[in-house]
Amino acid sequence: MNRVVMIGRLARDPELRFTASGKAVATFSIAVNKTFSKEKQADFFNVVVWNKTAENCANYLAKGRLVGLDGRLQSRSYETKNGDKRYVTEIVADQVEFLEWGDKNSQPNQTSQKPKQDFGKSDDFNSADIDINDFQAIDEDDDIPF
Amino acid sequence: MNRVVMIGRLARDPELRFTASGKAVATFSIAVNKTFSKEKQADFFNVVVWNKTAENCANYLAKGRLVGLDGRLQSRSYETKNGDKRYVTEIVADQVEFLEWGDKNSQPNQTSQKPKQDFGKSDDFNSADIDINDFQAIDEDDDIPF
Amino acid sequence: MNRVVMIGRLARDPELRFTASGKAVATFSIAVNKTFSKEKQADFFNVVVWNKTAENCANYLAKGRLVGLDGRLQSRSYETKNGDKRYVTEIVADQVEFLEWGDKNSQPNQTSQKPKQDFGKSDDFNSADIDINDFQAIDEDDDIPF
Amino acid sequence: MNRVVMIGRLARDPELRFTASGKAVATFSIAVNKTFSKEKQADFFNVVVWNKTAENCANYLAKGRLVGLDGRLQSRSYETKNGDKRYVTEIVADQVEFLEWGDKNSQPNQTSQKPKQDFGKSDDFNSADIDINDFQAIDEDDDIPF
DNA sequence: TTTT
DNA sequence: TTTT
Repeated sequence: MNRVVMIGRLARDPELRFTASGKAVATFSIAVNKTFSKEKQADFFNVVVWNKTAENCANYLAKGRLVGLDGRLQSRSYETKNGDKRYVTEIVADQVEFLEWGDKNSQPNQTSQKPKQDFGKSDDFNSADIDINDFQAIDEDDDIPF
Repeated sequence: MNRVVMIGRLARDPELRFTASGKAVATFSIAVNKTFSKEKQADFFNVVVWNKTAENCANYLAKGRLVGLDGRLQSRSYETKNGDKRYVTEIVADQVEFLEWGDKNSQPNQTSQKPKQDFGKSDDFNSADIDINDFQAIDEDDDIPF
Repeated sequence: MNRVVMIGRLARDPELRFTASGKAVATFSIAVNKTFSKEKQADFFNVVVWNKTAENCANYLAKGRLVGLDGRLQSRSYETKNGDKRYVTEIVADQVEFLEWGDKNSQPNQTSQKPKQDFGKSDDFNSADIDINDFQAIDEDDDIPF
Repeated sequence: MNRVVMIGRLARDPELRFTASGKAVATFSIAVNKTFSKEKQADFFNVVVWNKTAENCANYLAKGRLVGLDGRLQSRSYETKNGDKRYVTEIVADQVEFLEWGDKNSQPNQTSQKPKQDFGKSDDFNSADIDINDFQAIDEDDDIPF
C-alpha cells in the first residue's frame, strides 16, 4: 500500500515528453501550503503523470492552477554528470482533479465553461499498460529528469 | 491537504535524537514493495516521527518490521559540505501502526504479547505543540539529516 | 489506521449544533462525482466536523460549495422511534479545505478576498480534547442524527 | 477524488458471489480500532471487492485476519421488504493487502509460506472493465446486500 | 528551480 | 433528504 493525496498549486507549467514506446509523460511541481504555519510557507513536490492524463495536464494546466492529486509515492535514483548517484522522491499521480479551469494561457476561471469531456477526472488510466521501464527510457535521452 | 499512507518494512533500525528543546525525533527508512512488478522491487522513503511516537518507534521497531504509516509529505533543503543545496522529500508520520510485535532485538512475532499500552497507535500526537523550527535545530548540530 | 480523503460539493447547508459540554459540531452531506461514469452520478456522504472547524464551516460554507476533506470514517448506531437499531457510516473530517470562497449567502467566488485568517486549513483541531462521548450527548436531545 | 485507506481485521468470513455477467464480488466487514479510546472499541465497515481480488479474498482470508485496504467510499440505496429506502455506505477496495497469511481454515501465521503469486497486492484490478450496473444485477437476485 |  |  502506497497512497498520496494532495491539494496544491502548480509551481511551474507542466512539461510534456514521450517515452521511446510513445507514451505521454507530464512532469510538473506542486506547492502545497503547510498547515501549521502562519507565514505562508509551502512544501514543493515533483509530480509525474502518464498517458492521456499527462496530455490533459499539458493542455489544461499552467503555473498557479489549483489541483487535487491522487497517486503513489515513488523513489528513483539517477546519475549526475560527474557520476554520483542522486535520489529523488516524486508523486506519480494517477488522478488529477482540476480545481480551476481555463485553457493553458488564460487566467484561471472557475466558472468558465469546462470542456465537454471531464478532463479533470481522467478515467483512461489503465495500470495494466504501464511499463515500469519507460521512465528509464526517458533518462537515456535526457539525463536530468527534473 | 497533504496526506500519505503506506505499509512497508523498516529498511534500517530507527535512529532517535532530541531537538534543542528536548523533543524526541526518530528517523528511519521504509521499503514499500511496488505493486506492478513481478521481480520484488521496492521504493525506499525516509520517515520522520516526533514526540512519544518517536520513542515508541525507537523502543519497539527494528530493521525488517512491518508498519503502517499515516502522515504527510514534507520537502526540505539542506547544504552539502561543499556548499550546494540538496532537496529531500520525506514522510512525517503522525501515526505509526506496528504490524509485527516483539522488542527491538527479538525476532518479529505477531502473536507475542503486546505491551499494555497500545504503542502502535500513538494518541499523544498533538499538532499544536509542533515547532516547525525544531528540525532546523537538529540540522545545526548535525548537518546531514539522513 | 483509518483515513478518508475526498473532494466534493456540499449537498446541503451545514447545520451547527453544540454538545452538552459546549463543543461545536457541524454536519452536512457531500456529493462526490463518481469517476467511472459518463452520466453525472454522485455518491453522497454524511460529514461531521468538530470545534472551530465546525464553526468555520457553518460561517463560510453553503450548499453547492466545493471542499476538500481529510478525516476518518466512523460507524455509529442509533435507535429509530419504533425501536430498531440503524447503522450509519459517516466521515469525521479533521481538516476541511475551502476550494471556493465567499460568505455563506453570496455566490461562490474563487477570486474573492479571503478572510485574513485561513479558515480553509484549520489548525485548531486538537485531537486531545475530543470527547468520544460528546456525540452521544447530542443523540440524547435529538435522536435522529441526520 | 474519493480515497479510503484502512487497516483492520475481518469481522466475518468473506462471502463470494457472481454477477449476472460472471464477475466475482466478495463482501465482508472489517473492524478498525478507534484511535482515541482506551477501551478497545472499533468501527465496523462493509467492504466490497471485485474480480480476481475478490476470489483471492475468498480463498485466503477469514474472520479475524488483519488486512490493509485501499479504495473508495460508495453510497448505495436499496428497498427493504416493506418498501422503504435504506442508505448504505461501503468501501469498494481495489487493493487488499494481506497482513497475516495462511489458508482460509488455518490459524493466521505470518511467517508461513506465502503462495507463489502475491495475492496481497492484486494487480489485476482494471478500472476499465468495471460495469457500474453489476451491483444492481446482484440486487435483483438477492435483495438485502449485507 | 518554486504556487495563491 | 441530495451537489456542479
